[in-house]
Amino acid sequence: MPKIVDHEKRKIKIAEATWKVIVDEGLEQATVRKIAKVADMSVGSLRHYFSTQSELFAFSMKLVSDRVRNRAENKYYDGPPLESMQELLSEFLPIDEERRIEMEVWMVFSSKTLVDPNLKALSQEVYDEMHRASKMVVEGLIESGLASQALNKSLEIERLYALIDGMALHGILHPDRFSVEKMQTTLKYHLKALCN
Amino acid sequence: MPKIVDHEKRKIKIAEATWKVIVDEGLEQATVRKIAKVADMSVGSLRHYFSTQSELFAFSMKLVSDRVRNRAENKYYDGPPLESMQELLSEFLPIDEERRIEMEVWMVFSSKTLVDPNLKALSQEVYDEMHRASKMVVEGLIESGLASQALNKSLEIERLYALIDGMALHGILHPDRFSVEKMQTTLKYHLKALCN
Amino acid sequence: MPKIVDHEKRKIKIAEATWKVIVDEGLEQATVRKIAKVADMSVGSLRHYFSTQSELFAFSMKLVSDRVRNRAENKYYDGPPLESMQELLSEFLPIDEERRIEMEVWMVFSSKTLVDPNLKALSQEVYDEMHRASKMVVEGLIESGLASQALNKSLEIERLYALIDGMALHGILHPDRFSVEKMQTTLKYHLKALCN
Amino acid sequence: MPKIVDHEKRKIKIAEATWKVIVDEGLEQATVRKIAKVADMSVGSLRHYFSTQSELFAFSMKLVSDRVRNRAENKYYDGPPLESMQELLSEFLPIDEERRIEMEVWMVFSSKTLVDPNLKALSQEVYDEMHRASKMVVEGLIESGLASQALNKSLEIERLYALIDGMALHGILHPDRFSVEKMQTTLKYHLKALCN
DNA sequence: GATGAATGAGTTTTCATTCAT
DNA sequence: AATGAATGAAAACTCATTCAT
Repeated sequence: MPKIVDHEKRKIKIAEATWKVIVDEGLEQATVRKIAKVADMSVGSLRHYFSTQSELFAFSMKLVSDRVRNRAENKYYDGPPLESMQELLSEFLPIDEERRIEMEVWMVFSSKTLVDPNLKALSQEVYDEMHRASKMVVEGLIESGLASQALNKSLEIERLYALIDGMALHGILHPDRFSVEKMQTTLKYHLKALCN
Repeated sequence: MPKIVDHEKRKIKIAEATWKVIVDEGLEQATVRKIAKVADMSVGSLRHYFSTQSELFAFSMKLVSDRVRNRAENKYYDGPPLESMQELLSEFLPIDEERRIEMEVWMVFSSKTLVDPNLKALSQEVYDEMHRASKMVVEGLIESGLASQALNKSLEIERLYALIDGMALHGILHPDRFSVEKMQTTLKYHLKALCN
Repeated sequence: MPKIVDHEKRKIKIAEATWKVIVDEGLEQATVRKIAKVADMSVGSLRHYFSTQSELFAFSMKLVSDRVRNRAENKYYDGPPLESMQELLSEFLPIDEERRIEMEVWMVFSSKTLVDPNLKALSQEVYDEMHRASKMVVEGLIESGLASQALNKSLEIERLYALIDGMALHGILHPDRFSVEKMQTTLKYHLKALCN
Repeated sequence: MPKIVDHEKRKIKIAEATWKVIVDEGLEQATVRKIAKVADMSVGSLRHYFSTQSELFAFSMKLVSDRVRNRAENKYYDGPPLESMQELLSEFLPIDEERRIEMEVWMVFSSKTLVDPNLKALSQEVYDEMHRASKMVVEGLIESGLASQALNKSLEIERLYALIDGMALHGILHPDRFSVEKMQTTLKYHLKALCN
C-alpha cells in the first residue's frame, strides 16, 4: 500500500502557496523553488503534482474562479432584493483580505492571459459567467419591478459588469484612493440609479 | 542641442520596441536581448540609453501615459458637449490598434505595479490624472445644465472612472465579446443616463 | 519453484520494455520511469527486480546476446553447407524486424561499452563467441572442400566477422541505402568468393 | 569595436572539447558544464557559440567528417596503386590515436543518429561519400587492370565498404582483440583478393 | 511484494549585467 | 558611442534512488 495523500488537497495547498508568492513578490518571482518553499515541500515533490509550471499556473488561476463561484453560489440571499444583489456583486470585489488576494491573483493571471493560450480559455469562461451574473441582476431588478422596463437591458448588463471590474481594478491597484467603503457606496449608488 | 533630441528619439524607439515585445510575447519575454533585436541595435548599445532593465521598463510605461495625455490634451473639442466628452473619454479606451496596444501595455505594467515600487508612483499619478478628467466630465455636464444638480458628484466621478477602466479591461481581454462598438454605445448610454 | 520462473519472466518483460524505449527514443530517454510505464508497472515495483539502472541495462544487453545465441544454436541446419552458413550468419544481421531491434539495441549498448566497464565484459564475450562462429564457418568451408586450403584462415576469419558486423551496421543505420536484400546478396557473394 | 575573436576557431575548440569528454566519459556525460570546463570557458560563453546542445553535437559530429575528408583529399597518393588504396582506406580506420578518437566519436554519434533527426542528414551524407570512395577504389582496381573485369562491381563496393566499417568497429570496440596490425593486414589481404 | 510520494543533485537553458576593444 | 564577448546566478525541468505504507 502506497503512502496515502489527498492529491487534490495537496494541489490546493500548492496553489495557495502560489497565490501567496504572487501577491507578495509578483508573478515573475513565482518560481517553482519559491512556491515549493512556501508550500513547505521539495521542488521534486511539487513536480509530482504539477509536471510543468504552466499546469501549476492554470490550476492556480482556476482555483480563484472556483473559490469565488462557490462563495457566490452557496451564499444564502434572504434580504431585500437590492441588498441581496449588492451582496452578490460584492463577492466580485476586493472588499476584504481574502477577496483582495483572489482578485489580485486573478488580475495578474488575466494579464498573462494575453499571451498565454493556456489560460485564455478559463478567462473566457469566467467572463461569460460574470456576464450571466450581471444579467441576472439586471433582469432581477426589472422583474421585481424595482427597475423600469424602459432600461436598455443589454447595455445595462455591460455597464454593470464593466463597473464591477473597473471598481475591482481600482480597489486592487489603488486601495488608498479607492477604499472598500467607496466601492460599496458606489455600487449601491449604481444599483439605486437603475431603479429610478 | 540636436544630440539630446536624438538621444531622446532613440529612447523612444527602444521603448516602442519594448511595447512590441510585451504585446507580442508578454512581459516575461521582454528581455534585453529581444528588445535590442526588435529595436535593431546591439545589447551593448541599448545599455547606453538604459543602464538597467528597470529603468527601461519605467520609461516604457511612462511613454504610454505621455502619449495618451498628449493626445487627450491636444485634441480640438468643438462639437456638442456630450460628443466632446465621449471623444475625450474614448481616448482612454482601446478603440483602435494604436490605443489597444497602449492600453494593453499599460495593463501589463499596472499588474507589475503591485510589487514593483519603481512603477507605483507613475501609476498613482495617472490614477489621479484620470480621476481629474473624470471629474471634469461630470462637472462639465452639471455646469452645462445637461445633468441634474442633484447628482452625487463624487460618486458619479468614481462610477464614471471605474466604468471607463472596466470597459478598457474588457475590451483588451475579451475583444471578441466586448467589441469597440459596444464600448462606445455603452459609454454614450452612460453619459446620457447622467443627463436624465 | 514457480516463483523464480515468474521472477525471471518479469525481468525479461522489463528488459523488453527497455529495448522498446531505446529503439523508440534512444538510450538517454530510457529512464526508469519510462521503462516502468512501457512495462506497465510502477517504478517501485521495477526496483524489486533491478535495484539500479545499471543492473537493468546490463541485463537488457545480455538478453540480446542470449536471444541471438539461442536462435543460432537451436536452429536446425540441414541444407547444403553454403546455405546453412548463409542462414547461420544471417542470424547476426538485421534481416527482419525482430533482429533489427536486437541489433539496434546491441549497437546502442556497444557504444556505451566504451565508457561503461559494467557492460564491457559482455561485449568481449560476445566478440569471442562471434569470432568462434566465424572461425567455424571458415573452417567448415575448408574442411568440406568447398574452399581452398590455401586461404589464410586467420585473416579470412577476421574478414568474415568484420564484414558481418559492417553489414549489420549499415543495415541498421542506413536501411534505405543498404537493404536486406543487398545484405543477403553480399553475404552470399562473399561466401562464394571464398570458394573460388 | 567589439572584442575580436575567431568565431570558427572557437567553435572548433569547443567541438574538440566535446570529443574529449565523449571519449573519456561517454556521450551522456558530455554535459554543457563539462565541455565548457574542458574548453576552459564559462557555460554562458559557450552558449554564445552554440545556443543549444543539439547544435553543438551536430557541429561536433560534422567536424569529424570534415577532418577525415580533408585528410583523405589532401593526401598525396604517389605510390603503387594498391598501396595508395590501402593508404586511402586506412584513413577510415582507427590506425592511430587521432583517428581512433575521431572514429570513436563518430560511432557514438552514429548511435544517436537512430533517434536524433538532427544528426541523420549528416550520417547519410557521409554514408554516400564513403560509398563513393569505395566505388573509386573498386573501379580503380578494375581500370588499372589489377582486378578482373569479371568482378561484380556493385557487390564488391558494398563488400569493401562494409568490411571497412566492420573493421573500424572492431578496432574501436576491441582494440585488444583486433589490433591495428590485424586491421592493416586484413585490408591488404582483401585488396589482394580482389586482384586474383 | 508493491506502490507512488518524496528528495536532492544534476541537466539544459535563459538572462541581466559587465567589460575589453 | 558602439559592439558583442563573457560571466555567473538562477530558472525550469529531469531523474535515479529512497522510503513509508
